[in-house]
Amino acid sequence: MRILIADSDSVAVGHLIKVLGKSSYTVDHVKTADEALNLFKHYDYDLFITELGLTDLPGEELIRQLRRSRVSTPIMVLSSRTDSQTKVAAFSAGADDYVTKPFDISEAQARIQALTRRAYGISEPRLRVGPLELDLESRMVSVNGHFLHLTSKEYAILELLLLRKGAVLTKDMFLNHLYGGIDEPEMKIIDVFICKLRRKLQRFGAEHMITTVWGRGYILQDPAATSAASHHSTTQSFPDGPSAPLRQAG
Amino acid sequence: MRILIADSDSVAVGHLIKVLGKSSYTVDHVKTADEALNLFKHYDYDLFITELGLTDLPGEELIRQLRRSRVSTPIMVLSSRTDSQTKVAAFSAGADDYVTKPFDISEAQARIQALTRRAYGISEPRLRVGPLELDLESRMVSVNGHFLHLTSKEYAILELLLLRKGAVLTKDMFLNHLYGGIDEPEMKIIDVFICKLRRKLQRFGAEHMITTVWGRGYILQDPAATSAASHHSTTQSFPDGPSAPLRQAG
DNA sequence: TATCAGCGATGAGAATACGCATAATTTCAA
DNA sequence: TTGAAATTATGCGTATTCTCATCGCTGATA
Repeated sequence: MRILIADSDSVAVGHLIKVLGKSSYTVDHVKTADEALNLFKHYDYDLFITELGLTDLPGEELIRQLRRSRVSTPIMVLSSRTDSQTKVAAFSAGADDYVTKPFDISEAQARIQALTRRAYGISEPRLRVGPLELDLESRMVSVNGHFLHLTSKEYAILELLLLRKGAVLTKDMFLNHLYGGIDEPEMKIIDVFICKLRRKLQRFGAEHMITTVWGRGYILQDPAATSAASHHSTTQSFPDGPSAPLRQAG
Repeated sequence: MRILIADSDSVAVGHLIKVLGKSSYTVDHVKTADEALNLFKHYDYDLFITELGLTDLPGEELIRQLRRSRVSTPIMVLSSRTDSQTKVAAFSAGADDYVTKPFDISEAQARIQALTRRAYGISEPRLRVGPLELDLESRMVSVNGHFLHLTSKEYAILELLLLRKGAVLTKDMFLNHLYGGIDEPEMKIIDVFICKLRRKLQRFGAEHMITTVWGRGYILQDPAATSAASHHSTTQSFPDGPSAPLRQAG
């Protein structure tokens, strides 16, 4: 599995390259669009990751050129811009995914896996936590083998939870993930969707997976995995000292 | 990892740039808001550090403009102003952190790391001292394998203690860490939280970890380790030499 | 040892965040 | 245009956390 990265900042992508290397990807790294185009003339890649702000050519122009010369390699854009205008431009130029900087390594990894999965098949394209399974590509979600029907917002929330499982996600993060910073509704909506998600998960026996971290946000965990570590009546994830357990809807 | 600094006083930031450069950050430095905006049009940065008193545009206006154009890069403000009004204005414009000049280099470094940490990925986000373990991302804390349920303020205090383990932390530092100089309550609150923390730690056998340094503040230590090595006390915080007593609540 | 400032502990009221039902609005297909 | 589904907004009861006042105690200093 071969990846080409075009990014002028070698330090930032250094870690990404390191991580990908460990996942048995072969990574080439260039700093200019020119070099990237050149390499594409001679080699095939399974994925192309690029920033938009390359010095010699606007990122979307590079993408357009690649697509014009019939390069079908999936393209992932790395950028600090979150405006939908830029995103749309990137997508319409031919990008397949768009990740905002600074990015979370494991989230990027998951997305990369989703984009490269086709080429060699066998790798795991799915995100799993306990009985929960989510397919990034087909956007299907199942719990204990039962497929759930989720609305787009519900899916988007669950996707972020899975992409960054084990991390506390603030409502801000959800808003940003769901709306990309444009026409954002009230924050209160997030807990409405969380509530609906919880109920749907519960229907098929996946309880206590989304935990509230009071004053911060929400976190996704496999209750079976975490309760093993702690014994007595402690709650799934934040067993309490004195008394009160973490509140879990249900 | 790429940082853009906008500051008209090149001497002041010169040192910072030097230090950051050694930490393998790539640093660009401009002196006007105009230049900064221009660079943001063409490049992606992982962090933007700016003073408020730029000549051509009020700092917060610059921040607002960046945010309006959907730049999601974390923004750290450097300013000599300490009034909460200015701070609030900066934050509401879209800043992520606020450091007052003159600043402590290592503190600035820590904050910068915190702001850019996410992109560095999986590099050991856990802090440990003796039986205590803290995960910065999931905000989970465990003692001897038992997970604790901490409130957000309790967690914030423990986090600072662990981030700077072995150093005496004054109540001022805690206040600053918890409230960032905005709407700070009475200082007395800190020892209320310390008290609650100690009790929760004690419940699972972690006693004597938070030690009172009378008249100065608190320090986190592994009691098992310190009994042998209680004389590395040359740190900035023990001007009294060997006689300085440490008291432990119980 | 007397004195005083700093610290530990507690509990109650205030402030805040959350869960969820429900209502209003938007979207979209027929 | 109409109706159903999805999305967004609102409101309220409740859970949780924060803050403060207070009191008794501890350690520093002379």
